[in-house]
Amino acid sequence: MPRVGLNIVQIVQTAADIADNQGTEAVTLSGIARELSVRPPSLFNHVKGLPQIKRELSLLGVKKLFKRMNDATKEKSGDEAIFAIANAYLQFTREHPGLYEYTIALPKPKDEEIERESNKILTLILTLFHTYSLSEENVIHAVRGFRSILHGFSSLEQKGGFGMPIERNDSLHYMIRVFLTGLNKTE
Amino acid sequence: MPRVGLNIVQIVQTAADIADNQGTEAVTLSGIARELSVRPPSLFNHVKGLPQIKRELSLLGVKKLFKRMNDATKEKSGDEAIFAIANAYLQFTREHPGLYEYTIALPKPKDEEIERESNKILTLILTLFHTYSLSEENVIHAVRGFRSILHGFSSLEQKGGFGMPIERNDSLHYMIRVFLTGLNKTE
DNA sequence: ACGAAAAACTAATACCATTAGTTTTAATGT
DNA sequence: ACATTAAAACTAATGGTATTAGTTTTTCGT
Repeated sequence: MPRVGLNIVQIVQTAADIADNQGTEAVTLSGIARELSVRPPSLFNHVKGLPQIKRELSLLGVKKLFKRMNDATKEKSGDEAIFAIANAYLQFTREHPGLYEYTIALPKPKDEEIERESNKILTLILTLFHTYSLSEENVIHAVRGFRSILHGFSSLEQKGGFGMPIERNDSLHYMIRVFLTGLNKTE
Repeated sequence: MPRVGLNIVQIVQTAADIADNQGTEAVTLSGIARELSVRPPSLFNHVKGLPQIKRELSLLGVKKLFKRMNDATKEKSGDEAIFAIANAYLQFTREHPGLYEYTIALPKPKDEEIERESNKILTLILTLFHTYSLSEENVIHAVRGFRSILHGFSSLEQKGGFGMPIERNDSLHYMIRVFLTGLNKTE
């Protein structure tokens, strides 16, 4: 019935924008409040505190990332699906570098809801690698390898770790091609 | 001539211990001062401030990591050297999770000295991959791939990203074996 | 034993997150 | 239209952080 003001969605969206544009270090209650033309304590009417905002950022990030990856694999399979999902992953990490960090740095007592969303990503990748003829155990190893490549590449790219004047997208595609080739020829 | 007290080495070592044992978030001047039984402003007699301490942590981390990697490859070549360097890398990230984070998150105007040390790691890996018969450009791609695997695996492992009950070391060795096999069979 | 250089200190400023308590606002029912 | 009232937003205060300025203390070397 009463007065309507801010809501948690606006707050989290503002926090996400700050994370993407100024880095996760800049995600502060006072920064968010400034952006929303409000005093910091006002935010407590809608969220418990900064830890909850970070938890929401992790959830939002994992959800968005899953959607991108899932959409990318629609109507595709095999190598084509793998490359498509990798491209979607990189597109996400480049558009949302801040949010992406929160999808990796998850809240420390495990959060049930985030864990579920996170598992959807894992299951999606798992499905893709089941079409390769690998043992049960090697499928897990392969998925971990693929995730390591995606995250390692994204993370190093974000931190400016690739200095040589060679197209980074070519590197990504090369390493995935090498990995897939190796999968077929190994064991 | 005058009074001798703390020095920058003790301060940085204390900061490194805190980073490894309590996480990089816990690296604060007040925490370091507490550990050294001193008041926070006293630290300013030896360091410019927290940013310099973080810069020193990055430098220390990159130097230690290079030493581990370099030692591991002594008298080795080919696949053997690759596996040895990967094991050394993982040993470092597991022993020094905090310091390792600082080797990835480097200070933001590039630091000349850190850049030099960092390049020593790059050159070391580059040398290893030169023994495989790859084009100039593909060597770069391969090095980026190897670094992505190492960093991605380490980072995901640290964040608790590998939940399945499968030995993680086996996964690391499998993905490297797959990658090396692919290198030989690709192009 | 003493002087000087530098260590360590106290005090103060300026952020930050958070809590408690007060005031303001506006959606709703009459 | 307007009074009710729930909740939004506010101010004030507390305690944590980094940092600067200025003072006191210590101890190395003569």
